[in-house]
Amino acid sequence: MTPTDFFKYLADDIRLKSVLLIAQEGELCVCELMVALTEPSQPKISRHLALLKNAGLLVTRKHKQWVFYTINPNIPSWTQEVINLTLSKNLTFIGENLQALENMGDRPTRIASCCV
Amino acid sequence: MTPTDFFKYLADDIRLKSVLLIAQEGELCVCELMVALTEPSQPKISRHLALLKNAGLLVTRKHKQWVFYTINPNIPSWTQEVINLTLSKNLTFIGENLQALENMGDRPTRIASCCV
DNA sequence: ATTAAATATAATTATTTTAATATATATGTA
DNA sequence: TACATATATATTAAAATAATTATATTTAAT
Repeated sequence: MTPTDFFKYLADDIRLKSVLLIAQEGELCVCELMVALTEPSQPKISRHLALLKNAGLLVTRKHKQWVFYTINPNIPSWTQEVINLTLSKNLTFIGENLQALENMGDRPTRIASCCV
Repeated sequence: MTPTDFFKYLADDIRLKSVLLIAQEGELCVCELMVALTEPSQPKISRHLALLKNAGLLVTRKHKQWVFYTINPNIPSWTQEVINLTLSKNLTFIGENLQALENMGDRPTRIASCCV
């Protein structure tokens, strides 16, 4: 992945906010991102997440009926640094999204993947 | 400028390499970028630079027949940090471009803007 | 006249979205 | 258990939209 490619992946509201929200929250499923981003189109979010997963930026784990997305711990350190920097210096950018997530009812139960 | 917009500006080879080369070299003119990027189309480069200038990421100074582009010193610090980080961790990404620039003959004379 | 750079427009190419459909897991009920 | 239903996510192809490039022209300075 070239630096240009990396920035292309971040150059979209849904993708960038998904990455920042996942970085902030640790892991999120598609249904949580739908609420956080107030985006009623599920395929739209799934498609963008698939792009990020194919790029190697995100990884998934399955638990019950949900698919949880995480930042791939093996991405180049400079890309991780760019994500962390962007997150820490732009918390207002995802402020409303984090709020919507907190207000969400019926969030999926999270059980550590090791103990299911 | 939102974080998404910022990444959009970097999400193109010509724009990203121009920004990194300018950050590395201090200032560069269009004709130098044409050589560094081995891009024979001058309008193509000018158009991308105009985008970055309109976005406030670059500023220009005129000297003789040349227009020199610089990173705008007033961009948000986190964007400056992303640029510096990307540059320092991806020197090979612009290695050939820096080489082409060094090999360039007839580079424009640079006189400090203060003393012309 | 020459060199450097900018602009305008049309054509091309790439990306994103929509809408329909598919798959997989989970739940409910006879 | 078997079967239908509900929930969560993924995939696909067509349509819509946006971004990029090529070409011609223009401006400015030397």
